[in-house]
Amino acid sequence: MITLTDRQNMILKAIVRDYTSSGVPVGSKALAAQLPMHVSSATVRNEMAALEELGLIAKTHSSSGRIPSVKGYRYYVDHLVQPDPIKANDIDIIKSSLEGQFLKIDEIIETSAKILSNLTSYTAFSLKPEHKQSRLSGFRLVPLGKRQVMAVLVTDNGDVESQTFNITSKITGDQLEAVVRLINDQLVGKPLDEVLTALKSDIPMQVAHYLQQPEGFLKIFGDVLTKAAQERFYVGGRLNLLNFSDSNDVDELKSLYTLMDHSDDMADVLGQPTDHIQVKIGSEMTNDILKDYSLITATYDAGNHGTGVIALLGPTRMPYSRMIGLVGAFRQELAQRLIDYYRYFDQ
Amino acid sequence: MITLTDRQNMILKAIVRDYTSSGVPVGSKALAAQLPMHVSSATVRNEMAALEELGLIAKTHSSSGRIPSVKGYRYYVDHLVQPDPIKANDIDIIKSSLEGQFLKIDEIIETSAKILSNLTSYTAFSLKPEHKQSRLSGFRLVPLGKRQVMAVLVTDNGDVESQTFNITSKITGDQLEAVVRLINDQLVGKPLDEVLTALKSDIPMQVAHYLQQPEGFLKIFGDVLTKAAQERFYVGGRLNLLNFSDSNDVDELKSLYTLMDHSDDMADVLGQPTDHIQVKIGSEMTNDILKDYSLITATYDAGNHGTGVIALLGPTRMPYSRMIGLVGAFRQELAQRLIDYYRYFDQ
DNA sequence: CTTAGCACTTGTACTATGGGAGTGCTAAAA
DNA sequence: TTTTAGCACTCCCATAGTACAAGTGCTAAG
Repeated sequence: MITLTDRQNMILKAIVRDYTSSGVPVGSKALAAQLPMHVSSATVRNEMAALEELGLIAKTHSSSGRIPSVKGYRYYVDHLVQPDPIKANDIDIIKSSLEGQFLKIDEIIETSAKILSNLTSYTAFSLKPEHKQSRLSGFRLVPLGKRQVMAVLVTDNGDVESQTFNITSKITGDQLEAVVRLINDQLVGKPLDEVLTALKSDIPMQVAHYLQQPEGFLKIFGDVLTKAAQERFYVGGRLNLLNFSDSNDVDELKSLYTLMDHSDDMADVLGQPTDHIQVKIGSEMTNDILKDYSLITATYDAGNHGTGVIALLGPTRMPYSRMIGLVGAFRQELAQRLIDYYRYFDQ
Repeated sequence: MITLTDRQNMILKAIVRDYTSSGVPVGSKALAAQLPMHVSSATVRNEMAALEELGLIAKTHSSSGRIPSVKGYRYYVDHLVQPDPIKANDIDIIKSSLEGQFLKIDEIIETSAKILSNLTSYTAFSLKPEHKQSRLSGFRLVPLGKRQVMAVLVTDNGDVESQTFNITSKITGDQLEAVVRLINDQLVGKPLDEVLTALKSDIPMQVAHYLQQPEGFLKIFGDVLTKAAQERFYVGGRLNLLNFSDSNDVDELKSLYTLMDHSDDMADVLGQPTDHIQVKIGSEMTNDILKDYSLITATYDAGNHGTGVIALLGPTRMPYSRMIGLVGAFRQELAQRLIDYYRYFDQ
């Protein structure tokens, strides 16, 4: 456990603030000038040497100013940062963007990611509120004319997944109905992952009683099921990555985008945030690709409809006070909005 | 109409080939060495001066080698290029990627864009075969438990669009059924754009007979309808743009990506290709953003199921002979695959 | 413990400098 | 008339050198 003197705290804080806003290593002279008490640059230099010794700041070359290290950011975020109060203007934007009469909760969550990315010029993620584990609450096949059928799967928290497919003429409506009844009798009420394992073991045999070639149907059912089982998240401002990845390394950018498209990996990155607001800095994240980025995650509470997550991905060198303030305000607005939403639709 | 001597043709061809493969302006000496007949560099210089006079090639600075101009590429593509015969390896990749047992035609079209982008390291587009104008062939509302309803719209060429929404408790099943019947009675068989205009004029009044607050329903119906009316195209290898846009201009990249996400603008760019294979070079395209890019579009024939489009977007400086060869081979493979597909499902 | 002073280090911006690649032009050769 | 050798000239580019600004660590005095 690191403990610093008051003056050291002030210096570290000033370094982080300066560097995150200017991007240039900060030197002792500039630092001395902006500190509230009167100290000489030499004194500041001594303190800086101490902070460097502790691993909180670092030099880019032997005679450069200092930049915060990951450890330094960590200490700053844990002990020093005061979230900026949100600008009245920003709160207006949030409120007005959320207030439209959305018909689906997914739309609210999706626009959330967009607003957040617009306000910050970073990349934002949003996950809708979710009970731990959703269960299958219904499956049906809707015939759509000659040979087309739509498979629709509903879960107990209202998620709907669907997919259309063509059937060969050999299959009759009766057969399909029998299969649907089978699925519903056996699997409704079960958690989705159990359904998935059932689909790999005994279900195929049973389906084979009714269909000669069950593979096609089983593939569709499996597809829809995995789609529903996946945690769906929305991404806003993907293109903003181009702004703040100062490296011109194309490959790095590519792997970042690929990462964002893999919901499994991304769920991994977001983790399961327990706190209200959580900050992960650079190498603290498991994924190596993100070593120059920081992630602010926050949960938001949707009453008895569970807890969702919003997240913000930006450069390690980000103005944490502003961003934390913004995310904090946003999660409250969103929670409020969802309560309204559910009040309306729960009747 | 420009006419060149044989030797000038050879020189222009060599310049394009050299420059597209190396990216470096080509000089008279290197050129003289590789021409089949014996000429001195001085002669080549004279010829180059003539080609420059005609606007077919240009210098990057007063004493540099030459690069082809847009006009030069145009001439090359129109008169000189010989499509490369496709590599046996590539044709294997195409065949095997297309041969899986797809259940929906969209999957074939989507993978097409992927294969094409993989083979070329460029960005590829694919549009599915389409009759000029699709018509509404059915609309229905499928109840999914308590308050959720799924709106499903089917067109006469088999496209399906759906969307779920929540209804307030005030609406009864009977009311919904009446609305569905209304829609089907009045609008089935009409082209989608007529349906859209109807939706803006007399339909709302009629729907109001059955629902107190028709706005929600009308929005959903409109959404699903516009989704169906839009030409859907697939994009493969979006990230490849990062490779070959040598400019580090982030804004340019952003507008490119934004362009690709707007299906209207993109349909504009793709145009309505009439030829089998068509090449648009740099500033020949209407859209200014694409001035450093070239687009190869090709139609593919799906028998009596209409004609689709595939396209390839790469840098102006691309190896046209290889790309044209590849696109040509691909469109044939795809057409063949679709004939198989339809034979199977049309029964 | 703080500070002034100073020698030292490093990045950056600017300025030669020379070589290489390529051109256009001229005059002679084919 | 066409081709070619020769040559002066232009421009890019990589390299080295220089000066300067910003900043550091250390020492010795306050």
